[in-house]
This record gives sequence, C-alpha cells and structure tokens, in this order.
Amino acid sequence: MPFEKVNPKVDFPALERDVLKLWDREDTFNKLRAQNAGKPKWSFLDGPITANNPMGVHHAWGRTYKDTFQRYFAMTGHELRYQNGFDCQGLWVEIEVEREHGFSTKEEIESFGLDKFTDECKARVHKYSAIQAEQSKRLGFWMDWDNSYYTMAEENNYTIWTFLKKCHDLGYLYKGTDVMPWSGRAGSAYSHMEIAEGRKLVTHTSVFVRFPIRGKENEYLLVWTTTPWTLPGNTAAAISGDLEYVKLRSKKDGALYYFAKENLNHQRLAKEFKEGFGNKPWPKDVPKLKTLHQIFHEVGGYDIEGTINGGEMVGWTYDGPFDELPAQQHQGGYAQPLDLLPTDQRDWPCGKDAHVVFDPGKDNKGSSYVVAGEGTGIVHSAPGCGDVDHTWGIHFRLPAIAPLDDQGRFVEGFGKFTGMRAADESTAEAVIDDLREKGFLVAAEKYPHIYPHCWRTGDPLVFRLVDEWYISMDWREEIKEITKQVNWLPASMRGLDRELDWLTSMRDWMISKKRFWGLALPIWECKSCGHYDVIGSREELQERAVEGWEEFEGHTPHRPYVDRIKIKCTECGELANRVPDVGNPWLDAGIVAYSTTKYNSDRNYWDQWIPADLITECFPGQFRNWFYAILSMSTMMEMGKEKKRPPFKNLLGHALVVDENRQVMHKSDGTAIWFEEAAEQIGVDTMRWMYCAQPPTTDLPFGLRHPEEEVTIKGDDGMTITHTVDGARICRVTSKPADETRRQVLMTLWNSYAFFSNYARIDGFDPTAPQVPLDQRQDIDRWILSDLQLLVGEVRDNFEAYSLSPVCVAIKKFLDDLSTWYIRRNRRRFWRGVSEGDTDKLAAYQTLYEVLATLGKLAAPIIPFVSEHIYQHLVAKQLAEAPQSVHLCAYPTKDASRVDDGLSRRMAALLHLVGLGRSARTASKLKVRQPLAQIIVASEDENVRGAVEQFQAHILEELNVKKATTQASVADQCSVSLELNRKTAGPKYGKQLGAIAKALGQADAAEIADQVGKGMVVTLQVEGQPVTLDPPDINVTKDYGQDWAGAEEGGVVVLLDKRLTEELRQEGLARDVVRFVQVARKEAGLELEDRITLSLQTEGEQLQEAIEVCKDYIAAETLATTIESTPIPNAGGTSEVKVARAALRIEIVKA
RNA sequence: GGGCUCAUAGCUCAGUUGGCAGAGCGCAUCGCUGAUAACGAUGAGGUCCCAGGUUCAAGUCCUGGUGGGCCCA
Repeated sequence: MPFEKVNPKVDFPALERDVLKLWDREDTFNKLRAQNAGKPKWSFLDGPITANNPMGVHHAWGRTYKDTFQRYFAMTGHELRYQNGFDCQGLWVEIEVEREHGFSTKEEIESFGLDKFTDECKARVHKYSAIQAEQSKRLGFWMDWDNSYYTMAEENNYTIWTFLKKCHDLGYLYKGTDVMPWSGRAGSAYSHMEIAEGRKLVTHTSVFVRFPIRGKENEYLLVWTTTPWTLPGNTAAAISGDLEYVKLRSKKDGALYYFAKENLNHQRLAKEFKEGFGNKPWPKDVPKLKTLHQIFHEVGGYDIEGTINGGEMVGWTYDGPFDELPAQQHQGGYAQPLDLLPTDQRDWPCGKDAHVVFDPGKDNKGSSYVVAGEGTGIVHSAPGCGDVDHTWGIHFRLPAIAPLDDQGRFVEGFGKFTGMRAADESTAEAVIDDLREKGFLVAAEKYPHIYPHCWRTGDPLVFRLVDEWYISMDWREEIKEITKQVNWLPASMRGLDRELDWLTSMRDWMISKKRFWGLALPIWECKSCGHYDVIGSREELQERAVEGWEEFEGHTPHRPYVDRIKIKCTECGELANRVPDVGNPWLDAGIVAYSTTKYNSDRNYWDQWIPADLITECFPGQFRNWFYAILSMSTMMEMGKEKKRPPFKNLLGHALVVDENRQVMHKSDGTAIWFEEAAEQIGVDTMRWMYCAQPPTTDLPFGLRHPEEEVTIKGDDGMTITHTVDGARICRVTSKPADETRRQVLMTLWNSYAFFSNYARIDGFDPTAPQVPLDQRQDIDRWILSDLQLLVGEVRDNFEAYSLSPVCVAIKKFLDDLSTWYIRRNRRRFWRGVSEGDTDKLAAYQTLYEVLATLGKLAAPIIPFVSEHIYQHLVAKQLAEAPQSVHLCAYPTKDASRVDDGLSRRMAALLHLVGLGRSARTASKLKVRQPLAQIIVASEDENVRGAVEQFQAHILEELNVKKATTQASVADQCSVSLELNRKTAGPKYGKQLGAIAKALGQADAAEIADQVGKGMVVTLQVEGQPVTLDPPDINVTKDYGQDWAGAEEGGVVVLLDKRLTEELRQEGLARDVVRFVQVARKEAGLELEDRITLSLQTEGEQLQEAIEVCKDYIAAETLATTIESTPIPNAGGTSEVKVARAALRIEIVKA
C-alpha cells in the first residue's frame, strides 16, 4: 500500500475528530484494557471533579496529566482501573438549583418539597457529569465512562458512615457550640477551610461608642467596632494590661473618655489610603479616616487629664448600650433556654449584669489579644457574635447573647431589631440611630476593609452561635505519619512541609452543615436525654430502626427519606431522631480511597489497588481541602492496624491556568475559556503539549478569550458549531503559547512526517524490505538512531519520576535535531532517482522510518491524536501484523547496544563547529550560497578533529566549502590577547589574584599563548615574586587577518578562507540562479518530479558567463531538460529577479 | 502580628561547592530553504530591589531594610 500523500497544511482539530471516530469504530480503548488485563497493576486514584458546570481549559491541565500518565503506564504493560470521579453533593449544587427556581431562603426550599429538591440536585449532577464526560472524551481522556464514581453514591455515603462511626468509637466525634461564620442566605455555617476563599474589599459603617462607667460621673469607655449589629449582644469590654490609656476630657460636654494613648494620633489605615489593599485601590467615595485627635478637636477640642495603665481598669463595670432589651436580661445569656446550656453555665449572669472590663491576656503565640491598632484599645466583646469573643466568654464566664436565626435575622428579644438582617447596611443605620438618640454615639464613619463573604452567594458573612458537629484533631500526629509516607511532587513545591504545617495548626474539623443536599450525618440524637448514637452502615441502620424503614427503603441515604427513620435511645429508651445536618462535602471526596475501591464490600480488591501509585490535582487550596480530607480520613480508616497504609504513594501537584496576562480568568466577565472553544480553535494535542511542557510550579498563561468576537466552528460533514454544550456562545480564543507550540512541535513533527511520506510514496518505499545492517549505514544514520535510544531512556526515566516537563524538552530537542539536521543533511539521498540495489537510499528510508515510528510511540501519551494519525499511515496500514493503534503498542525500550557515545559526541562537535562556520560567514557577510575555497578547524579536542574527518562531506556541503582541514592550533595565524581564568587560579593564589591579572595584561601575549598552547607552565613576575600559572589558568583569545573569517568558542576555532577565485564566484552566481528557478517552479505549481524546459535571459555578462559554465549543474538541480537563452512561447511561469545586480528573466514550462 | 517564599534583560524565568551575568519569547538585521506559515546566525537590551558585612572574588553566603506572593492568627 502506498504511503499517504501528506498536505503540509494540516487542520489539527479535524484530524483529532477523525481519530476519535477511529477509536470509536475500532473500540480501541476496550482492546487496550483487554490486552492489559492481568498484568501488573498501576493504580491511579482520580480526585472527583465538581459536576456542577461544564469544563473550562483550567480543568484540562490536570485531566491531561491524568490521561497522559495512564496512557504511558498502559503502554508499559500495566492493568489500570480508569475510574473517573464526579463530586456531587454540597451547597454548590443547591445554590444552582435555587437559582433556577428563584429561591432565596431555606423556607422556600422546604415548602417546595425536600424530596423534589434533592431529586433536582441529583438531576443537575447527572446533567453536568454527562457534559463533562463528553468534553473529556474530546480531550482524549480515556476513562471507563460507564463506571465513573459519584460521591452521592450509596457506597460512598455508607463508607463515610463507617468512617464517622470509627471516629465516634475512638471518642473524636463531638457536638459543640461555636460562633461560626454564617451565611444568612445559604443558611449555613462555614468551616474555616472555606472562609479564606470569599474575602472581599467592602465599605462598612464603623462607629465610636461610649459606655458610661458605673460609679463614675460622666466618665466613659470609648470603644470602636465595624459591626454595629453586634452591639446589642455586648457583654464585656476587653483591654490590655500592656497598654497605657489616656483620660481625655472633651470640651463639648465635659465628658471624660478612656482609650489607648497610642490611638490619639494614630493614622488609621494610612498605608491602605496611599497604596490600597493588596492589588485593590482605596474606594473612591471613602474619605481619608480621621484620627481621634481630629474627631474630638472638630467638636470643640479636648484636654488630656493624665494616663492610666490598662491593668488598673480591670474590674470596672459599665452600662451597656442596649441593656433595656429583654435579651440582655436573660440569665446565662440568650437565646438558648437555660436547661439546654451546659450545667456549668446555668448560673452565669445575664448580659447586663456581666458588663465588666477584663484583660483577655495573650494568645498562644505570646502576643496580646488586645492591641491599640485601628480602634481604641478597648474592645467591645460579644461572645454570641464573635469567634474570639466566644472563647473569652467561656474562659471569663461571660454569657453569650446570640441574636441571629439561621437566616441571619435578629430573633425575638431584640426590640425593634427583631426581624432585621444583620448583614444589611440598614440594620447598622438603625443601630446607629438608636445609639445617637440614647447618647452613646461619639462618631460614625465609612470604613473600608477586607471582609469575609459567602463564596457561593456573595453575601457578607455574619457570626452566629450555633451547635455543630466536630471531629477532634487530637490524632493529628497519626495523620502526619501517613502524610510523610507520601512522595510530594514537584519537590520544589515543598508540599510535604505545607501539608504538615496545615496539620499542625488546623483546628477541629467542623463536619456539619445545616443544609439539604449532601451526606446525611448518621447521628441519631435523643431529645429527652441528649444521648446520641452513630450508625456505621445501612445494615446497622436497618437493625436499629424502629420507625420509618418502610418509607426509607428503596431510597439513597439522603434527605428527606433518611430523616424518617427513628431508633431507640440506648440510654433512656425514647425515640431518637437523626440530626438534620448534612455533611461537609470534603468528607465525600475524602473517603474515595476506601469507597471506590470497595473497602467494605470486597477487601481483596481494595488490597490490590490501595495505596494508589498516583494522584494529581491543582495545588492551590487542596492542602486544606482534598489532600487534607483524604489523608486524615484514610488515617482514621487505618487506625488500629499494625501497619498503616497511605492512600497513595505519589502526589503530583500543578499550578493554575491563567490568561495570557497572568490574570485569573472569570466566568462572570467572559474571560474564562470554555473547553470546546479552545479544543476546536487551538487543537487538543497542542493544548495537551502545553500542559505537559509547563513546569508544574508555574501558572500557565494559556491565552485570551475575546467575548466580543463570536465565531462559528466548521465541524465535520458541513456541520457548524456556534455554542458550547451548555449553550454559551463560542467566542474567539487566541493563544501565543499555543501558536508557538503548534509551530515548534506539532508542525515540525508533521513536516518531518510529510517529508518522509511524500518521498516514500514517490519511491514506493517498502517498510517490510530486509533491514540494511547498521554497519552498512552512514554514520549520520547510526547517529540519529543512537540519539533515539538515548531519548527513549531519558523519556522513560522522567515518566517514571512523574516529571513531564523534561519529557517534552527532550522530545522537542530531538525533533529539532531530526528536522534541522538529519533530514536537512540527507535530503539528497531521498531526492535522487531510484536504482537497483541502492542500499544507501534504502538505509536512509529505513532510518527515518524507524525514527518517526518510534517518536510517535514516545509522544503518544502526550499527543495521542497526531501520534495515532502518523502511526496509522506509517505502520498500521503498512504492516499487517502490527497493533491496530499506537496506543496498543508496547512503549519503546532503550537498546543500549545501539548507543554510540563517541559518535554522539563527534556529531555534537560537528553541529557546534558548523554553527561556528555559519557565524564566521555571517560576521564577514559571506552568504552560504557563495562557495569558499577552504575551512580550517583547529581544536585540541579529538572529537572535533575526528568529526571533521568523519563528516567531511557534511561540512563541505553545509558550509559550502571545497576543502576542510584540521590543525591542533592556529597560533601562527593570529594575534592573541590573554585573560586570567579566575575560576581555576582563584583557589590557588587567593589575594594575589588582582596583581596576577595585572601582570598578565602587561606580559608578552604571543609568547605566553605559545607556551599555553604547548601545555607549558607559565611563570610571571608579580610584585617582584615569581608566580607560576598552569595552562588552564589562562584564557587565550585570538584575532585573524583580513583573508580569514574566524569564529571561536569552547576551544574550537573555525577559519574560513575569504579569498574568491573567478570559478568560485561563478558557482555562487549559479547557485543563486538555481534558487530563483526553484522558487519559480514552486510558484508555477509543479510537482516535485516534473521535468521542465527552462529559459534564462540576462544582459549581465558575468551572469551569462556563469550560467554558461554551470549549465549542467543548473539543469540537474532544477530538473531542466534544456536551458534556453531566448523566450519560450506560452511559458508556464515567468519571473523577473536580480542576481548580483544583474536583471534575470526566468521562464519555465513543463517538459 | 507571626511563619514561609520570591525580587536577575521589554516579558517569563534559569543561574550548580562563591570564580568573565544566561535561556526562551518579543524586537532589529542578515541568511538558508523544492518537507517546513518552519529554520539558522547576529545584534540591541542589565544598578542581578536597597544598604551594610564576610571574601582575593558575592547574583550566589550573613545582617538589616523595601516591595510582592502564599500560609497562619
């Protein structure tokens, strides 16, 4: 079968779609799985992708890594699981479903019906997991798509139950109260893991408020807060014993204020006013903040009446700003009923009786909790509204007044505030108005700051006292031990240190969320006695169920059905209900090393696949999220075993995909690039190469989306694509890195393939012909084959080390050598006519064939589509017994016997000296088409001299010279200058170095260069003392006369003879003519093998003479049967050019 | 506030035990080309963030500062 005629202009996306159809038709993936069944296992564990939106190019980096490694380990003969994962449960899905229905509160969901709501969440997950699967297929991601795992699956949820029961049995599960960041709209607390992701710069109204000190006339504590809504919950005032406080007498009303002395003239947010907050500027509509001095000065001035140490204020009591509210008068705090408080808190005072000045002391790192800073050095403390305040409250017996319900609104007991949303600015205004009326307000101002927001709804978070379920982290040392067993890659990311850091400092893990769609926490709590049980499996639940099993049976363990089940309290015998909370979604993803590998149902299977060999994910965030969850949950599952297994052996992280200007891309402003847009405009192989070649530590500047430029993509069979699968309009995507990749890698490979294929077709090359033995092939053949073996070794080593970037570097370098040296140097072997028994031509074909076929296999895991296309045409269609797909082939192994180090070294030397030759020509403005009489190569290095000898023909041709000779030195053909080699001389002579360099500059350069050249020790007089220098201590540079063009580097000197004879000049002109004729042939659209009649007409005498002298040469090069000097009638192509300033008219016609 | 980390060409980044400051991209000039919208050569472009210190010698080691990033509080 003849080889394909290859068009150098290739449409890669179209080619990729064809290859996808081929794989589909041939069922290639399943053949691969069958072929590898029973072989040694290579285990990959997929981190679940959130099945809530279509894929963008930022997802494709990790998925390319996953596919590339799977393909490599399949080709090296391993059995794989190919299980993809979808992350299904959690608030993010609920939010989208809420949006579709226009819900904004939890009540609306409840009246809609929990059963219908969770069904819709499931449906949404199914919709987007299907979309993501289709997109992944287009990326070439080979997975067992019918066997993907879903974190909402029963096995996943029940395995988490197993985990939670283990935690409970070991005493790590507990119920606690805490003040948590809370989203009113989402109706949910946020774990500390999530909060970091939603910080925004906003402007709030902050207030200075005065608290009248009890027992003193007209004296006040001055406090400051950015959250006025917390003031109704005020319980105490915190100071620092390390601070000095001023007594300031205001002239306005004679009131005496206490606040930290440092704050009087403190320039608040002065730096932010000038420089902004990080990369965000100071908000335009917010004036510069006033100092306290200014505030008091502007209302009539003040006097300072002395200072007092903070410690002396401890124990003072004061009147709170909202003591009239019922909430302030409720014993033990508000709004919890007294009998539900922990017993030791039931005798605590009510809020209004607790108003005391106290010193909370220092945190665990030794710094004071209260500092002067932005406020007044007196901190308003509300244990029901603040995180740290709550901790203080427990320690100092300060009751918590919890004002908010689960929607973030004030509950009963707060007077006119009841029903208001804490996060609304109007609530702050209402509080401020009230304070003003009652004479508590000193000043209010606009205050910009970074404030946490709900990362899904965008609403500001408030702090709310809640019951939540926690896993204590007292076993963090065990998690660390497992963590240390993992190989964290890339090493420079220091992943192990970062994870250990997190494990050291993390707080107990809050695992509950007061929502609907998620893991049902298997905790059944008895209302009457407070006892709770944790259920570890479906079977256990059935056994314990005393009510509701019939309703539940046939449903997944989700709300609302699982809530129907009641069990009998083991303590008091009453009915216990499931706590309504659902689980933190990182529990869902964290269990997959156990759930997806059938830990509970087929322990033998788990045993074979865990620990996984590899997981790979995007780094940012995952130390606190998936990495943390999977490591800690796996550790718990291993508790009690003698030898604890890590869930995986290697973890490979990578950075983010950003736009070309290194900005994060956003869906909201249209800059996020959808997967299809990129795939069809850039090509998937190009993208895959970009991802693999990128150092994993550095963000990948992918490209730009132009939301204003809509494009239509021409698909197969006249089909056009205008929208993504999700209905977004497809827009133009540009990418300089992709263009570069396509040009330098894919096009070079394609062109090399096209070159081979087009000539092999003309010549009828038969790949099954007996191989020309290596020792009968040219040196350059054995060189490229030797380098090919070295490449195989290097690529394999790096794949095994999970290091893709060096694989790409090595392949690209080889491809470059192949294209710009091997093929370039051997073109004439392919051009010349076929003749019987021409083993040299056959050797060239066989060499290039082997290189391309092997290269295709090497690159197949990274660029599976082009590799497949090339393989199909070079191998599958040519050799009947060959595997049907490149991906069914065995990955190449290094054959050390074909490596010839000496040859590789000499070829490297040759490439170097040819480069020097070109640079010498360029420097002397002698273009390569102009033949020169001779080249002299001088070097001490025998590889260089050997190269000149061995590759004589290549040097003559490549540098267009008539003769090449070597010398050990060119000392007598040049003038020299000297320089001291400080690297070698420094350690020997130390302080004398400067003086020696000076002496060397003054010495006789020629004489010393001669001595150095002969390897002699050089003696210099330095400051009256003799100093001896070894030859390596002196660097010699040379200058050559006007007859020679010289270039030197690394001990190699190349000299080109610049003197031109008449003959050389004519030959140069003839080569110019040939080149123009070739251009004319190409423009006339002639085929490579077409013969022509040629006419060359010129007035230039020298040119005419040159054409005459070199007629045979010109004819042979241009396939001209005759060369005329008169016009040809009906010429197929004509052109007017200038050769050496003479006009030349070229006419050609097909012969 | 604490910890970690980074600062080198217009851009992105290398820079080994301290020894003549580099690569890729971009730009300019020249060249090669009947596989190559490719490629090759050359050039311009530097306060190696600042200030001290150690050393014959510091981009590199030490101290202090400035600025950015990440993490924790």
